[in-house]
Amino acid sequence: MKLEIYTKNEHQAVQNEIIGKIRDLINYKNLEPGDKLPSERMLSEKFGVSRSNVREAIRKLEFYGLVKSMPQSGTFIEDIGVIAMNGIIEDILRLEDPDFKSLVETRILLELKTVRLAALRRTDEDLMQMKEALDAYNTKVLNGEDAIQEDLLFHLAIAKASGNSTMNTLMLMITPEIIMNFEKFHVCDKNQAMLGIEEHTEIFKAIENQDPQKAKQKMKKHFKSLYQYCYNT
Amino acid sequence: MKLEIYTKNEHQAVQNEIIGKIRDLINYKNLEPGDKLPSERMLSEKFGVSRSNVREAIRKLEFYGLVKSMPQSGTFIEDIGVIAMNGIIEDILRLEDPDFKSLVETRILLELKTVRLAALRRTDEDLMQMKEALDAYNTKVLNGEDAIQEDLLFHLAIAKASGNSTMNTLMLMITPEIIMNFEKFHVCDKNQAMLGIEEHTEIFKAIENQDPQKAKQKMKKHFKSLYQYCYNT
DNA sequence: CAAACCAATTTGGTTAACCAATTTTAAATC
DNA sequence: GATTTAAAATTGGTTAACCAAATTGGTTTG
Repeated sequence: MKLEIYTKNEHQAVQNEIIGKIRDLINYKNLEPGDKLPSERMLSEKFGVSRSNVREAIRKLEFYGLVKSMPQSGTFIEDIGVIAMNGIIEDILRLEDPDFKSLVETRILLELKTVRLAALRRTDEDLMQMKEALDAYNTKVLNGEDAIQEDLLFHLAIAKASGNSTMNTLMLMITPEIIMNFEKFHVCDKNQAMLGIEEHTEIFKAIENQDPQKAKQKMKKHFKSLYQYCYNT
Repeated sequence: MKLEIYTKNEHQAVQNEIIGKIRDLINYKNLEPGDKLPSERMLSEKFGVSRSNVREAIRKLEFYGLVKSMPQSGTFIEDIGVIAMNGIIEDILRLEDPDFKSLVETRILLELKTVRLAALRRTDEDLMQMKEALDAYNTKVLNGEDAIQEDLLFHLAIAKASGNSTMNTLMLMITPEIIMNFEKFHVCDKNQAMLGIEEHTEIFKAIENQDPQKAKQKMKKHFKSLYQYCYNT
């Protein structure tokens, strides 16, 4: 149960195979929402795999909200219907690993929204935490140190202030990968970092002043100079 | 390691506690990117919990891209730096469960983007699969049957055609919860479903004609009538 | 005949033992 | 003394045994 940005391992293949078999079983036995899946032991025997493999597959299905395990009771099919169940499992099995381009594309989309929501909904505590992240970034940059981490933490603080827990989760999921790629390719040197101070401050002030339009505009500008510089397009 | 939309269980609390302890350990021992975490056995003993609990906690950290387990070797800290590690773990531990409103808000944001990208990037095969989903929806509606599942599968087909694997993943993650809430509150009755046929067709044609602007406009219209109707605002 | 009770079974969760690959250590060799 | 080699210890992964809660079926009881 994961974004699976990272590894394309053997383990993964086995798990997907089991998920496919569970789907087949649901169809073959005409299991409907609310019905109970066979026990983990039975499934592991039927599929000829270990019970822990079955458990992990079920965990993944649980992550996607397709089933729900109840202790000492069983695993039950969630109320989304057979059609959707099949379609979604099909999609999950065919999902390809996110590439960096799709990550950046998604990050920009999410952040242009979270910054707007943050301007509308930020509490005083949100503001304080953002200021803290901002100061940490500035200090590092002015000391001539690398500040990619502090940079992203400022952006995460904005996501938190957006008051949208789903977007916050999604941002958390893609941020480590973003950081790793940034550090790998050595994007964003000193000049860019100095510019970042200015742009971050502009964004912060727009959020502080609860001006969603300006906040979005400044974030857009931030991304534009950032990615224009990084990929010199 | 999950969106945790569903359960707020005891299990979850234990897991978060372990994650917090691992973070403390990283800080206390000054572990840096590339360093190896103590073995699962050692951690389970040190924390006084079962090894499987430790494994699941590590899995969650692995999901968020913070560590990486290597078979017969150890679990290693990913290259994102101590600062980011602490900030992100902190955020993960404080994450609140997504509410329905934040899900819908995120869905709209994602879909207004995926529909645009789909119009730009869709292959002929994408088009075929969308047509298939569209037909399935139409058939059900014209038969007077409930078609929420087919509805969402059409939208997922668009996400797939967007060519952005990250957004596709995110859409898959939130869709089951959307379906469940829709069915629970009985949103979208017959009239709405009939209107859906027309609107879906408009969206499909815009994607077919590779007109991103129109595609987005039609999707916006679709959401507007959908949510205006459902929540009679 | 229905309701209450109880023991046997089934369940997901937990623990402990085991495995094979890897890493480390030290002995052997030149 | 440096290099090679082999054996011992360590590791995440796997398997099997065990646990307590929950379900189930039959029996008893009012």
